[in-house]
Parts: sequence; C-alpha cells; structure tokens
Amino acid sequence: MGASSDTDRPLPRSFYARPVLTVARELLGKILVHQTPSGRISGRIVEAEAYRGPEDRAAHSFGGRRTARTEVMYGPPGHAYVFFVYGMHWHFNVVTTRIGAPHAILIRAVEPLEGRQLMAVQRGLPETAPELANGPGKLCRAFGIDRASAGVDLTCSRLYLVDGPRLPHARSPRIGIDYAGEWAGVPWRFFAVGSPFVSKARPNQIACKVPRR
DNA sequence: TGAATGATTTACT
DNA sequence: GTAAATCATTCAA
Repeated sequence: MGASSDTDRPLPRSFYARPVLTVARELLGKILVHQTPSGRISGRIVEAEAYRGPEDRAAHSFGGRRTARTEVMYGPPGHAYVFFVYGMHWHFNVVTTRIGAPHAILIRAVEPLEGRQLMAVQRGLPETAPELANGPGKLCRAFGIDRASAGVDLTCSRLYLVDGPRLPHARSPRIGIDYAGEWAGVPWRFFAVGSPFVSKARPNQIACKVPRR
C-alpha cells in the first residue's frame, strides 16, 4: 500500500544519459511522481514514444531546429521538455542521451497509482476510470503538468521518475505524426502489453512486434 | 504584424 | 465516421 519509502528516489541522471530508444524501452514500468501543493500524484508508465532529432522528421528538433521551446532538448539529459499543442493540451517529455543531442521521449500514458482522487477532480471523471491518464494530454491534465514544469531537472524537482520493474512490451509506429514521411513508419512507440491504461490512439496501430525480454 | 499549424481530446452524426 | 475547441509557437514578410 505505502508507495513512499527509501526506494522513492528520483532516477539518477545516468538513467537518462543513454540512447533514446534504450531509455524509452526501459521507461515502461517506471513510476512518474508529481508532488503538487494539493498532494502527491503518481502513475506507472505504460506508453512512451522516442523522438530523435535532428534526423527524425517527426521530432521538434528535426534539422537541428533550436528555439526557445526546443532549447531544453539540447541540454543535459534528465530534464523535462514540456510543450503546448492544439490550443489546449500540454505534453510531457524526458530529455535523454547527452548534451547537444536533441533526443526526447514523450510519455503518452500511465496507470494511476497515488492521488487518483486528485486526478479524477482534474479530469472530471470517476477515480476508477481507466481514462484518467491514457493519453499524453490527459496525463498532463491529471498530473497538473504545465508551463511550470517546463525545463525542470527531473533528478531534483517535485516532478521525477522512480524505479520500477520492467513491463512486457510491444512496439508500433508513433501516433499523430503522419506529416513525417518515412519516419512515420518507424516503430518507436513502446507500450505495455495487455494494459488497459494504454491510450486508444488508433485502432490500426496495434502491436507490430512481439515482446522481447 | 499576421497567418498557419499542430507529438490531442471530446462530442456529435 | 467528422469536426470543433483554442492558442503558443513558428515562419514568412
């Protein structure tokens, strides 16, 4: 029942300072924690997507694009890349790899653990609903992640990840990036097999590979 | 200065 | 199945 203990330590920077696909795969099962003024919120990561600029056409850092928004991706691994889309949704990413490599991982869905009541209020849903955080925008809404979390260091902030057991996973192409040409087909979306907390996304974009390891 | 555009969600036909 | 909501960011001029 208790989820806090001395195992509740932020993952070290060394976790993030590895190839983005490696980190993306290992993110499944890790716990996202946000200590908000209203209370502690946490959830098990069940879906994530890797974005690997400058070569990845789907990445905001494609072509080495470097603006105020994308700047954090060029900095040290273990920081939060948080951005706003569609006029109403925030998205939360973790920066990986190394300084100068604009690689990040979009966290797309979590299984709610602590603070479900808070999430339910933020989302206007019952606290048992599997839709509390089964999408990148829904997750940020449920966790209260917004501009205030942009750029924070995940190794020493109120927003961080803690260790957890790996989950059996599969891969698929990434969601919502049809504009990215051949990069739209790359299987860089990782999700927990059989979890009811994975986003519904697109019915046609299900597993394209078998769980491995 | 202005127009276009989303790494989405939700509601509705 | 389609469309509206809604605005920070980006780029063209």
